Amino acid sequence: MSNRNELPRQRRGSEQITLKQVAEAAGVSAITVSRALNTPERVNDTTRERILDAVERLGYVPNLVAGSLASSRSRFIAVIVPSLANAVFIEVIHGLQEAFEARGYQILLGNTDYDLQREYQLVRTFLGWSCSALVTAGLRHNEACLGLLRQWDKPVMEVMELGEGLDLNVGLDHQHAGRHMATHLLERGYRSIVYVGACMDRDYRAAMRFAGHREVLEAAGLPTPLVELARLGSLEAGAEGLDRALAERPEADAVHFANDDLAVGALLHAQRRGLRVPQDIAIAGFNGLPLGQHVTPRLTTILSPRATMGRVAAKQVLKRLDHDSDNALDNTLKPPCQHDVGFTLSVGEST
Amino acid sequence: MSNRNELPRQRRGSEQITLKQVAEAAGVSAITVSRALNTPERVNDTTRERILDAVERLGYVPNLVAGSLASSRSRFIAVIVPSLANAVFIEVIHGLQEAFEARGYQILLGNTDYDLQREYQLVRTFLGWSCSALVTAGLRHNEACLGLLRQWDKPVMEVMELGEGLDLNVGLDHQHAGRHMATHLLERGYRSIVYVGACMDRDYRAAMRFAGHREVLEAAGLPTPLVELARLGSLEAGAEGLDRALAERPEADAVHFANDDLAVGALLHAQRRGLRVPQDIAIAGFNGLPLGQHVTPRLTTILSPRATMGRVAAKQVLKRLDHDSDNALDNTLKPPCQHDVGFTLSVGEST
DNA sequence: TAAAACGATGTTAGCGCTAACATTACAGCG
DNA sequence: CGCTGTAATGTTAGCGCTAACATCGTTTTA
Repeated sequence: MSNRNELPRQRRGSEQITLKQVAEAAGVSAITVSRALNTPERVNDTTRERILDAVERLGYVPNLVAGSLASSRSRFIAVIVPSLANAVFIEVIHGLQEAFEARGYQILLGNTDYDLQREYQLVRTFLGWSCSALVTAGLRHNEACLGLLRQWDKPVMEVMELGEGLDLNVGLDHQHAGRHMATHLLERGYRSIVYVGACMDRDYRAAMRFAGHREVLEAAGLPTPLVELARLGSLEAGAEGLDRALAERPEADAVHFANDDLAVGALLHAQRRGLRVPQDIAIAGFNGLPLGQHVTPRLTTILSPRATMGRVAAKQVLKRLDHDSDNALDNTLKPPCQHDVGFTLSVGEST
Repeated sequence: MSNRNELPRQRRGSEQITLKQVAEAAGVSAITVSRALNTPERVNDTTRERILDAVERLGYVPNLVAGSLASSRSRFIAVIVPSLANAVFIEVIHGLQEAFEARGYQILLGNTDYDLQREYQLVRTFLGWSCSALVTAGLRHNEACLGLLRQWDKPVMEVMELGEGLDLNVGLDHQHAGRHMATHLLERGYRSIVYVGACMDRDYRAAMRFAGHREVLEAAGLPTPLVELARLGSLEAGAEGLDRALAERPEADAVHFANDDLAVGALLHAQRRGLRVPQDIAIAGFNGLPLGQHVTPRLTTILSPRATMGRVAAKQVLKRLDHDSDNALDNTLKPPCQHDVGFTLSVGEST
């Protein structure tokens, strides 16, 4: 026998102050309170004051989960990066965070550890949170992930590298950067140049830079020796990279590192080994971390505008979001848009 | 006249696959699908397979917002830090993120920019998301924020520093660290020691280290000159700090910097200025950033176990969460618990 | 062997909020 | 003076999920 017509079932009492209680306290209906908080301009000034007063008095904290369910949108921006150990991504996150938080969006941060399957999992979770947009590092995703993102109707931003993306794209051309640095090294007169990368199967942007580097050297009829390290960029790894490069190519006169962490590690290590930079060996990096600009000799590197990349990406996403909410039902084309933030060669004394 | 008995109102069709559709496809009720996904062990193996199959086929992505509303808990962990520009917080976040993501929790990241009012806002927002726990840097909060956190019934973890906290606390004793380094400098024979900090009104942990430093020098009957920089830690600021310290105290034989960024910036700058470290001027830092261990001379600093701090904090929080879900209604004491992660003096050649 | 326990699944009623539509009051206007 | 417009507020019905309780067949226990 069921217990119908008895007292209602009890749910775990969440004893939280709700909109309804605020509404009662202010002598209005719930929806008016909702409006007073979300679209204040649509509520009479004196009513709004009364409501805000009640909010304050009762210590009301809006339940954003309920709000999101009802409106089927949260103010979340999903941000997916391949690593938190790398300063580059941190700076991009920083740029994003600044711009999004200023507009009242929350960052939902995910770290794939350079694993595309993990990226897929994160995307699934984030879509489940009705994010307003998703920002992810890179243009490579697995099929499952692409499937999810393609059928999703909110902005998707791919940052870091430039190319054919799903939707929005802000980044730089890594192959070009590789070519640029290789050209610089040739111009400086170096002829035996080793490239040192780390985990380039996963850090494929480093591999793209190597491709550019190789292009230039091959065009000049030079060999393109490559040293690949088993651990990701760090000062320690850079020291190891230098040792291995010189062991495998004793005649090397320059080493082109995949990033500044490696390059600075190598530079400091060279000094400990008593090698003169650049007379005995020239060293070049990529990224333009502040660190590289403070060692002696100053590191020759390529400056990537990381925080700018984050800010620009955020701006583009916000523009799209604003536009979308203006003409809500417009299903017109949203042309994939690409933005090249470029890079700058910074010549130090290390080459 | 109302339009009762007409067709139901239309809501913006979210056209998303829902639990219900999966349930129909699998020939079970919605709750069984819910259980198959959330507590698989409570569903018969063959039923579960049928359900997972339907999930796959339909490309169902669970609506986590709805789930959270119904269960009044999300799998969010709110993490609040005062800065993203500082590697220290990044490493703590990294430690937290590793441990929490492994257990299926999502990090919700907030940055206060050292502003307690901003912290209050973030806490409000995060509580609105029914976070499972909140991790914040430091023990200082404003009254409004304390009020919210005190009446909140989920774990609150305060990291970075040690002391009387709200609930859980993992960190180290900064004043002690300051004393420790000052003692080291005295033992080394330095007698004119300048402390250089940055924005110490906001970075009050640096101020606590200074307090410890001062304690020791005063006990030794020495003056305690202080240089305070207007911008937060960076290599550039460190260079400026050294210049100012030497300008104001030409007789200085050692400079104790509030952190490694400053100290390394100063060290590299000293070399550019032709000063010998430590003969002309000794330099000490705090934090043990990898960078400091790779310059020549190696920086004397205090190693703080940052990633460990994150991991330990996460572990404690997870323990509490597991415990709470076991005996749900137990309102027994949850004693504020304190965990000292300690620190290590790392003596380089810079002192 | 009846009673209690258990395992698997279903039914019902919300969680707290907001979209969509309804109502009211009053202004502007020919 | 009726018409249309608009500003302010209210009513209703979910959003998609899960907690609490119910049901039922199968075991286990006293």
